[in-house]
Parts: sequence; structure tokens; C-alpha cells
Amino acid sequence: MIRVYNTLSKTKEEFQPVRKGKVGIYVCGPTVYKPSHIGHMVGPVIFDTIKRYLVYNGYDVTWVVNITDVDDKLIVRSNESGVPIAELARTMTDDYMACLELVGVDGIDHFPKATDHIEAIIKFTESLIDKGFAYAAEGDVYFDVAKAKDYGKLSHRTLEAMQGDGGGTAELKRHSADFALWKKAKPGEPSWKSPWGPGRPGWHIECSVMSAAILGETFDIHGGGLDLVFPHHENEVAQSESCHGKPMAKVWMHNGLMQASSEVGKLGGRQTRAVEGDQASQEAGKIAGSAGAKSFRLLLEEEKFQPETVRFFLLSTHYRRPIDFSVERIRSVGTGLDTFYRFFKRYERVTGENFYAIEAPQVRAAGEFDPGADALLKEVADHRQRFLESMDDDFNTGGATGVLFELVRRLNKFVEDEKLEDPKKRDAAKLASLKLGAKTLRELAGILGIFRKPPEEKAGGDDQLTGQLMQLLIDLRAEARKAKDFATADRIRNSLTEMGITLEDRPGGTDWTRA
RNA sequence: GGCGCCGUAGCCAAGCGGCUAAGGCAGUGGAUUGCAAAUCCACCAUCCCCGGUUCGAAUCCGGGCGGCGCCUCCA
Repeated sequence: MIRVYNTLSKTKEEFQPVRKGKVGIYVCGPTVYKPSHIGHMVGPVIFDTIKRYLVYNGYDVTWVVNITDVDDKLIVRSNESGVPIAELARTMTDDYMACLELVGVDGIDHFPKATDHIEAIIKFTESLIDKGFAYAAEGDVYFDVAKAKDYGKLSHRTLEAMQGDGGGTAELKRHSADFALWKKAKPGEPSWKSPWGPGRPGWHIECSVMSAAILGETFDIHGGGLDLVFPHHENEVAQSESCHGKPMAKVWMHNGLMQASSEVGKLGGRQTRAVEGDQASQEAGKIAGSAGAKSFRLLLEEEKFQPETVRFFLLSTHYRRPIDFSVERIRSVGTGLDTFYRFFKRYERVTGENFYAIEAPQVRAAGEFDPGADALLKEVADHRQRFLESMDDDFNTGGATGVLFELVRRLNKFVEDEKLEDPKKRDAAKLASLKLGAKTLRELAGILGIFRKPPEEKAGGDDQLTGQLMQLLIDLRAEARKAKDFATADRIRNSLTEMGITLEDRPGGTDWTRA
């Protein structure tokens, strides 16, 4: 049984899809006006993992992420840069997609764009006006929050508590919390014809329209960053449920945001906001202005991070908690992952099989096995059980990743105890146990979307000539060691260490790796 | 001011009333090694403070202190 925390009820609920066996997920995507930074990857990685887990549990999952390609920020950026909005949106969408691919997010089934759904947005808006939930005012159309029952139910706030807020066009609104469904075009802005004159969609409406078009008027999971609970999602529910007369989403899931930890104290977001409230301080304490704010691809390049390390970093804590960004932390996660990569090489040395080629079970039931009296396999089965229990509990990837480390340590111990690095100590039964253990590791890692393919070799240079030269050095060193000439042997190894190459002596010979 | 989240070892982090408080990074000792590297083993926390509930609390309740988020078209 999978339990999921629902923002709506503020409790963990047993997950039950609307339609048996099928799950629809809608996650609010980016406004494509600038290159993606690491913070944009948080939600996608989490929901990609959630989708994998649901598929693993036998559900047929459809996942939708919208692309907002018409918006104030896009207009501003376009005016600044001189790049037409459509072109800006296209290149930034490409950048976003490239980043998703890097971190292994490949489960998104639909990427609807706001500009492809203008007609439906207009219809939706008309419908709300017809039903009395919205009103037109001088070319704008506003949603009338006072007419929506339960307005505030998602973010758990009341209209009374929101008095005094509101934007610059408040005079056109009946209530300061009313929000635009349709915005009248200003000169030079992109616009579409509508019954209220030329204009463009408001911020929230595209999600209501596109989710209904693809997933239906009621679907299973609506997700996004915690920052979207209010006003974005609150307004989505209000307009969708007013329009359709039925619940929009069964479960609302919100992930914690990435923060720039080291900068927070110094820049002090809180006091400055309360006292000053100026633009600059609003940026303080947030990811903007820190290393994490730079383009994700640039970050990977400059810090030489494996994208998989970033994915693992994001999954190493529970999704609802905020994550502090720090280069050091990601680096230490990478150090931890090296244990796995070394094990995979070891596995190949011992069994002759490539870890990444193991065909692991894709669904839960298929991964179960009877360990019999095998001590190793009993523990493997136990680890698998604990991994799945963590995932069942509101997708606790933090707990699950811990189990993965325990599992690889157990497998390494088995290789040590049975001395399997020595070919003479190998036998079919032991190798079979090891293989089943590795297969389970691969099965569980697959759920998290990691270890699906080998990490890219570090910084080129592993060409044929390098290989030959390394073999020569290793051979020379082996001869020196045989002759007990350790001075020469150590000189070779130490010099290589300085070049960033590590030698590892093993029963079967010497391996080398680049740092 | 309103609503909400969080405070577990040097750092990160799981844990949601009851076995010895997961796991990672860093560190220390040991096995292994010619010496290393890697691997394995061991060690490394009475869970911010004060009360309360309970046979029993890191886990529940109240109060402090500290950090953070949203309320302002950031994922």
C-alpha cells in the first residue's frame, strides 16, 4: 500500500487512483524565459521517480508537464534581448529538455504549451463568466473569488486573511484576491483575439485547461513546488472546480524548494523583507545570486558534476523538505556514489558480466524471490523489503537511498568473505548468489532512475594510446615489484597519482582510474 | 501582522509511541597490502531547551529559543 501526503488534507492518505490501474499526474512546469538552473530539476526528478515507482507497482501512468510560453517575464526578457518571444521560448524549452535528459527524467508523456491552447482557454473563461464565477472589466477578465466555494481550501487560508493584498489593477477587481483569467494586451505585447478584445491568458488558467484536456476534469496527482500552493494552485482549483463542478485533483503534492544555504545567513531574507521589502532583498535568501542559480548545464560543466550525482543528491532527502544547495554537498554525494561504480567494475571482474546489462525486474511482483537458506540472499531480500517500505511511505527516497548503500556494502562483504576476486575461489553457487544480489540492486536503483548506464568517463584522454602507455607503465612497475625494487614501483605510482591517476593492485593484476 | 514548515553526531540525513536511534561525507582504530589504493570490520548521537501525557517519547501535547517558507506571476 502506497501512502501519499496530500496538501489538501494535510495528512498521508492511502493512494487510490480515480480510475483503476491508471494514474494521471500533472506537474507545473517552467516559464521558458531563461536557462534552467538546478532548482528547476528538483520537481522533475522527484516526480520522475514517483512515476517510476507507480509504474513499478503496476499502474499505467500518464505524466504531463506544461510549458508556459507566454508570460510577463518572457515579454520583458524578449524586449531586453531583442529576441522574439517565440524564439526565446523555443530555445529555452530546448534547454529545459536537455537538462531533463541529463538528470534522467524521461517519463514525461506530454509537454503542452499555453500558446497551443488559446482557444480552449477562451472557452473556459467564457464558461466561467456564464456560470457567474468571472467578470469582464475593460478588456480584462477576472475570477470572482467570493463566488467560489471553499476558496483557500488548498493553502488553508481565508479571504478575510488576505485583505489588503492585490496587484496594480486592483481598482478593476471586486475583491483584491480576484485574479486575471484573461489580460488585455498592452501595445507591443503578444495577443490573441477574444470576445473581450485582444489579450493573452492569465497565469493560472493554462494549467486548468490543459490538465483537463489531457488528463480529464478529475485526475489523480497535481504536483509542483511548495511555492506554487498559493496563489497558483489555489486559483487553479478554484477555477477548475467552479467550471467543472467536480474535484480537480485527488492528491496535491508539493516538493520543497532548493535554497542557497550559505548565502542565507549573510543576506538575511527575513528581516530585510519585513523592514524594507525592496526588490533586492526579495532576491536574498533565495537561490538567485548563488552558484545554484547559474544555468544547470554550466554548473555541471564548471563543477564537473556527473548529472547522476545531482539526481542522487536530490533524492537523498525527503521530497517535501527544502534542500540546501552547496557544491560541497553535491561533491560528497559523488564520493559516495563512487562506491557503487567501483562495485560495478568489481562485479564485472568477478562474474564477467556487465552490471548495466543485467535485466532487472520492472514490476514489484517480478522482483520477489525465495532466498532459501542462503544467508546473503536472506539479507538481500530484507534490504529490498525495507527499500520498498520506505518508498511506500510517501516516496521516502532518503530512506531508500540509505538501503542501497547497505546493500552494496553487503555484496562487497560477500565478495571479500568468499574471496571472489580470486578466480580459483569462484563456484557457480556463489556467483549465482552474487548475481541475484546485483540484480536486486539494479532493480531498486532503477526505481530511483539511477545506475541505468555507466557514468561518462572523466575528461577524455582514454584513447588507445593512453591505454597502451598505461599498460607499459603498469608492466614496468610489476617487474620492479617482482624484483622487490619498491623505490621504482612507488615512483611510478606516486607520479601517476600526481597526474590524477590511481593505481589499484589486485590479485588479478593492476587497475587504473582517473580522478 | 496572517498561514505554514523545520531544529537528530563535525556536515548531510532516515526515523511518525516500544528491538542495540538507518545511511552518506569527514574522522579514528583494525583486517588486507611490500607500502598504498580499494574493500571489509569496529568506534563515533541519550535526538535545541523546559514542562506535560503515557508502563514507555526523538516521535504526542503546551510553552520557550533558534532557522526557514508563503502571503509579492520564483520550479
